[in-house]
Amino acid sequence: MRSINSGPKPRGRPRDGRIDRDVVAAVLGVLRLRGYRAVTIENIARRVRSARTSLYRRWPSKRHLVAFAVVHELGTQPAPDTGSLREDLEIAVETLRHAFAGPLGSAIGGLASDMAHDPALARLIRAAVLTPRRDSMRAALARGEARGQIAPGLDLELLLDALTAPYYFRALFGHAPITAGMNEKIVDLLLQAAAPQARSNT
Amino acid sequence: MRSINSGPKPRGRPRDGRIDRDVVAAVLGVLRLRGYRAVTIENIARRVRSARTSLYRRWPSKRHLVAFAVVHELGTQPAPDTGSLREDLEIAVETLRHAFAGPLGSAIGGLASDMAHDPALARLIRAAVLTPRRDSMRAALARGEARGQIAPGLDLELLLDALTAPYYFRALFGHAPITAGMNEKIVDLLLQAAAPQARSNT
DNA sequence: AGTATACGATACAGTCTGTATGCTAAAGTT
DNA sequence: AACTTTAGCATACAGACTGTATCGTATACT
Repeated sequence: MRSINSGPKPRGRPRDGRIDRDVVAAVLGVLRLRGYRAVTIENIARRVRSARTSLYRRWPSKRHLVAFAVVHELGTQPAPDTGSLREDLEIAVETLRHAFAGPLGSAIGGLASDMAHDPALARLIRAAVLTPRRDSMRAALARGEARGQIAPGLDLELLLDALTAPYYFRALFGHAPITAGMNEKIVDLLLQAAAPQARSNT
Repeated sequence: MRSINSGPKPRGRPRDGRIDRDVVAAVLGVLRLRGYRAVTIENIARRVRSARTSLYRRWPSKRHLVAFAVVHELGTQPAPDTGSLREDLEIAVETLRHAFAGPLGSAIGGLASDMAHDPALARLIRAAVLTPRRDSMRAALARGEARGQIAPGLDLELLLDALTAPYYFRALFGHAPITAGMNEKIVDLLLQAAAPQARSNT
């Protein structure tokens, strides 16, 4: 969202970049300290000392504002190509672990809730962060498959879910901590699951 | 929450059971049709034709109300002991799949968001639904371990997360459908992951 | 100078929250 | 039958937030 706008030359008074920067920082700060519910247009406008109308000019509602901030924070962070599938995946999930250690942990619930009401927002968020991340991980899996580390014909979408969903799940429900050691364990678990061995234990 | 209250004899005018029943039905209906945001004390009270104060007498806030309805809908549904680990797990995840096909799919995001603000509510929900479900699945895994189907020393919490989190994840973000066929695949994937074979493919 | 857009301030109607108050209804207790 | 206790209903209220609108001012480009 909010592309670099390399389009036609802008007219009129330009936007105040300070507001955009301050708003993102304020949203992340409020998310971390006071949670999703405390993020309101009103509240954020007060914090950055601008008028509410200036925020409404940029984002049509609170959920778009939060989405914008979260996209900036979480980023796309593709899995790299290190030559080792295990390393590629560990690096990819590490970005998840790191993100949920920050202000995002308390944001995804609210964001997911808003996505349920607003299909356009849901598409936007998926396209901005979920899809690129998954694409890069899927590519890593494909490289691994070519090297014989992954059983052919496996449902890679499900594999991706099993690999990443636990981070979201723990961030959402807090039933177990998100630790650094989790990265190695979850990757190990699913590499074992995906290995092209004797697949049978009924 | 709201135990059967086998305590001391109640005094005064008894609660109107119709309200409790109607409220739960109304909450689930609104969740399904209009999503989490549309669930408000005001709105629900209008629907069941009772006064807002009658609802506040029962639940201190909207989030407790939703939690109550969701707990009733999702239930505890333990994994049974069929003698087959695979079957036990498939039955357990089937209850998840089924639940997220209903009105709960759009509720968990909002609920998780509220849990982030209200630690007491979070504990309550975990204790009422998450923990019993996990306990029963953990027991099933322990039985499987005793039968030699699970590698000893495996992190069972993580295994449980990898097994169940994909349902929540898909319900929340909608990037992939929650299908009936998913049950067999995910159980298969994680039984393979947990199998006590040669655990090494660096 | 003229045009176009942004910013800040203010206002407004609408919705929801939580709390409070009074009145009536329905049960058990004495 | 009177009393006590709690539930339900209606109403009110202050506070917060939402979205929209309007107006004057500021800042860019042409």
